[in-house]
Amino acid sequence: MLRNDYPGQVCSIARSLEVIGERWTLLIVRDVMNGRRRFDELQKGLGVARNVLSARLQRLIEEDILERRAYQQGPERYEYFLTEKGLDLWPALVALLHWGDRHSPSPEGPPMLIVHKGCGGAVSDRGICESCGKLLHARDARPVPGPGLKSAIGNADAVAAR
Amino acid sequence: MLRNDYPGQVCSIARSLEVIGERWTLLIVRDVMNGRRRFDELQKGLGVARNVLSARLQRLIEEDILERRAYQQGPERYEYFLTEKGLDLWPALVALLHWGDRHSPSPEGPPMLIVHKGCGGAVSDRGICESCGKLLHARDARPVPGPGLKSAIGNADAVAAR
DNA sequence: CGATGAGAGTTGCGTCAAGCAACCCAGCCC
DNA sequence: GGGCTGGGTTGCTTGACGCAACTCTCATCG
Repeated sequence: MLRNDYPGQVCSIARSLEVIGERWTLLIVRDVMNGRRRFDELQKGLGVARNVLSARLQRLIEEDILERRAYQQGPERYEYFLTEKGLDLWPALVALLHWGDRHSPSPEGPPMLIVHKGCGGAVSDRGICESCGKLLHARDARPVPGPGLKSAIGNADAVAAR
Repeated sequence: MLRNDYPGQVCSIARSLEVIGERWTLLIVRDVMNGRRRFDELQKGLGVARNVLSARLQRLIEEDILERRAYQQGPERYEYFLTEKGLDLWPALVALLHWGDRHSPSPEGPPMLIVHKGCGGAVSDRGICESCGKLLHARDARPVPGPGLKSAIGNADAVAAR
């Protein structure tokens, strides 16, 4: 996306997309949610241009979706973390993940699954545990590599399963 | 967004965003879901350039998210409808709507609310009716103008409440 | 009969963001 | 002192987006 104002739109969807609708932004959020925290790690994993990644991270910090913290002095090195606002994007990401899985399935099955940390059950498109029925939030779940990822092993750019 | 391939990404979120992550695309889907079906109606409502709208609609039809049907002969005139695949984007849109309402609230309150057609209850961020507890789908709900829209009345571009 | 208008686009041009590669800087490692 | 690592910044090129004008078909008005 280019300029991300949608003039004349009085709608929370439009306002949300102003922030997170830019190319790469939601993928950055997804990666940080999955435990990628450092610039180079994000850059290599996504294949995004470094200047674009830099711009997106700054925007996400301004919008209070990410936080930057130094993890060492000496040469200062930083890690990025999601704020509560960022973590709250989890239901939207889960919905998109399930939509992709349902309507453009990869032959091998979904490349990534989300499971409930508590009981290990699969998480539905609404972020509900299919095993125990609880309504989950970002911290209650974790991603696990699915059957579709196996076909990508050997592909160096594939998401490093973590 | 520009080119919407995310090379080397083996992830359903990335694949979803290849299709619906382009600028305007999700807003077009939202508008069609809310009953806007015609080219000019969409163009005026969104303020998007006509060539861009044309390109997006074609892409959405190729991807089987929208369907185009002639509603009159003579000069052929068309309407756009969501397919099942398109309707299945509803949970993601609801999640984004709620995220926007929670984290960048407009002072007047949310401009749009979603209610359960069956019982009139408010719909949660997970697409669940807060009144009767049912898990809803696109066809079970409808948008109603919220308190935040009143401040925009007189603004000709405001979403025509329908 | 000519003019006007609606609906649904297409064409052409200029601009500005994305992509790419190269560069920078500070510290540590050998 | 040459290279490596982490975290960026700079500069150039390309191509998507925004805007305005144009097209085409039929309907309606005076």
